[in-house]
Amino acid sequence: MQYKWVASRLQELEVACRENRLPVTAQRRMIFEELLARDDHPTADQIYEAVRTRMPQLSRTTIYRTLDTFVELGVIRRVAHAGGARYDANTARHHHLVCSACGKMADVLEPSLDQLTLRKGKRLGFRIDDYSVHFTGICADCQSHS
Amino acid sequence: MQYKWVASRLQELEVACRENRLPVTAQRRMIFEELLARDDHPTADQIYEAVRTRMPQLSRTTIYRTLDTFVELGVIRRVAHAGGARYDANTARHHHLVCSACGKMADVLEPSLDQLTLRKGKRLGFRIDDYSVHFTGICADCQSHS
DNA sequence: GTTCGTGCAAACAATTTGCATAAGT
DNA sequence: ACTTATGCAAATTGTTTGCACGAAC
Repeated sequence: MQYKWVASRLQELEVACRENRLPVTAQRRMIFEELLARDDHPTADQIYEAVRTRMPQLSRTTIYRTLDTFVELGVIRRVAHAGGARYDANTARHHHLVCSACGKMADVLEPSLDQLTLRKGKRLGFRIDDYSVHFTGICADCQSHS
Repeated sequence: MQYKWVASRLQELEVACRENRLPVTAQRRMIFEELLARDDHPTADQIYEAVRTRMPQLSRTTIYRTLDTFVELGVIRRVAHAGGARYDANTARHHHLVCSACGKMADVLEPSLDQLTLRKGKRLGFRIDDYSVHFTGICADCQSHS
């Protein structure tokens, strides 16, 4: 089940690459798999450290370029975070909890938040593509360690 | 009216400084005024460029340290943005429109979004302090320049 | 007078770029 | 074969730190 989901997401990547005439390289596959395997919204560097163990010659440069490419292709998202860019393989609408002490970020699935709308008069001419609710607070770990 | 508001916010800064035994310096006042005067959620560097015209000897270091201090004091907020930290003098609950092309950020005042709640079961042990809705899309300028 | 802030220069970290080589189609 | 990606090193940008001097309380 998780297995099938990973396979289908990988296929999604291959299709997106082929449609844009981009080669499906080992690095791309590996970076994408790493992102699929985790839900902690890693930084570019965290992905680098993780993937490097399996592919030691891999360079940081490739991580940065590949993540940009994936965002362009729409197969992952770059998510705004006070401490720098984070990446998320979950492209469906969802929301986030962010710990203001340690920066930890967790997903929130809350369907009641998935249909919010902004009145036209408030849009300032923006063409809105998506939205997400950022809850900020202190995570369980940081509450106990204080 | 705007004038009164600026005055009262400046007073808020002075009170916060005194309560924490921090001197109210000319730089602090000037950086705070600059932030009060704009609603475009500038980066540290944008504030530096703006304030520097009136106070040429001011250093970047001071900007960074002062902004950190203000966030600590709770008189401004650091807001998450894909392209790095942004600062906002508006500490009341409000929401944002973000242009994914140019990074522009604008405030959204939409009272209907100010009372959202997250069910306890979804909170993962976080103590939630606040939240804000991030709408992402393409701003009017970027739509026309394409 | 004492404490804390500020400016400078240097350190550091994160991200980007140019170019030769390697891999995917 | 052709095109695009990759790795390396260097450049660039954003941010932090140590220290001597100056300003606010």
